Amino acid sequence: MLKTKGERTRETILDTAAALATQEGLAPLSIGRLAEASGMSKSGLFAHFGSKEELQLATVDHAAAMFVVEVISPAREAPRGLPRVWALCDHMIDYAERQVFPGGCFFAATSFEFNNRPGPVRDRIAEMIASWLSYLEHAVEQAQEAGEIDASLGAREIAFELDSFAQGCNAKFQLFRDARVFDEGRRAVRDRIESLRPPLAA
Amino acid sequence: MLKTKGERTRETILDTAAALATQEGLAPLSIGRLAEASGMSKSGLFAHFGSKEELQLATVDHAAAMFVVEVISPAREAPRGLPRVWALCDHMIDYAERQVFPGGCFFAATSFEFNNRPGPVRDRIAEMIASWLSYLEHAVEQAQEAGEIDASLGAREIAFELDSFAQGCNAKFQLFRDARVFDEGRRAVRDRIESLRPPLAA
DNA sequence: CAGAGAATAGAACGATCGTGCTTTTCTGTC
DNA sequence: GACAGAAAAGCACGATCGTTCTATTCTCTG
Repeated sequence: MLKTKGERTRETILDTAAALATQEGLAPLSIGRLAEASGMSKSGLFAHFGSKEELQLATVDHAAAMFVVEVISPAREAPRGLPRVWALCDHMIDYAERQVFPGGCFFAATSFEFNNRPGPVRDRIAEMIASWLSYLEHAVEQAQEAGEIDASLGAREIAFELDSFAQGCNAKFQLFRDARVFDEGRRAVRDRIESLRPPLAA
Repeated sequence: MLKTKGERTRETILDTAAALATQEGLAPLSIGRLAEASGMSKSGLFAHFGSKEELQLATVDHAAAMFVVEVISPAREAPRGLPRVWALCDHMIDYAERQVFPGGCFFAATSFEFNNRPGPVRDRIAEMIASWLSYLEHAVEQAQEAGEIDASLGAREIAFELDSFAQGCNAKFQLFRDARVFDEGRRAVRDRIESLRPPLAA
């Protein structure tokens, strides 16, 4: 549990900020709007961060921590190799489907927003996504080393494909609100993993 | 060629607007900012559209027309069936790689922005993406009917996978600026199409 | 080349933006 | 339970937002 009152309200603010950012955007999310949604005054809220950019950075960090809790950590409980690769993708899709953030994956939404806006916020978002991709790639490598996935195709390429499916169904759901896309995504991931099983050299 | 002066400047404005929208966003793109980038006065530019929403709608339509010219039309020259499926995906990736819009695919960028903002702008964007997906799906169907692609998997699912690869490399490039992702995307598309060839039942 | 109408510019509006400064209210410690 | 410091609110600022109204400049036709 959190010590001081300040830390507690800060956490509440960041919860609201991360949720609102996926719906209305992180950049256009104004201090006034966030204060209203948090039931605080503009200046009271502002004092917690000192600047809008600091608020954005804190929001990204908060969302990253949530992503770890919702996707990375649970997948770490699956055994190394193919099961963990599957678990990572499956939890990623679950996280989009359960709408942990009301506007879908936080990093999918904000990365498009900050793509072309150089600065620390963009860097922080890119860093987080890079670490997700490299973690997925690492899991694929382990599966290849265990002989569960064909090693003729690079782990990076495989991670790209699997992530594309997860991103694809998140994006498609946000646009068309048809929940079938999540199973479509899971099927695509499963089929692709299955097709990468090495020939049974008994 | 365009008749009146008004139509010509309007076109120039929309070119600038579509380009800026992929970099700075369509929603936060202000009239003043766009006027400055177009070398016009705020009110002079504004008079062409009457409201910001009309400007946004016109920008979406303009970008849609460009997408047709850059992606759909050239692919229509490929013969029906598998070659056209490939051409659609390849031109889509090309269009991202050539940076027809400086911030990558216009519809990838704006769809995330307007995902959760109900209104005519969101609807227009969703409509355009839906028509792209259905065109791609239709091309897959034709390839299936010609016996060039296995018909055991739905055309909708196949179109989803192929589009995900194209979207995936656009997004990854915008974030990391590593041009290798485009070939990665093309390889993923090609591999997937290849894997869908029906068993040679001679 | 004149005159009508389109195209653009200028100035101003109320609202909201991010941010500073000052004041009030609340929290946790002795 | 008083008191110091943290937390929150109030208020004001210059800037920019979308939009309106009016005035000026340009374009094309007769």
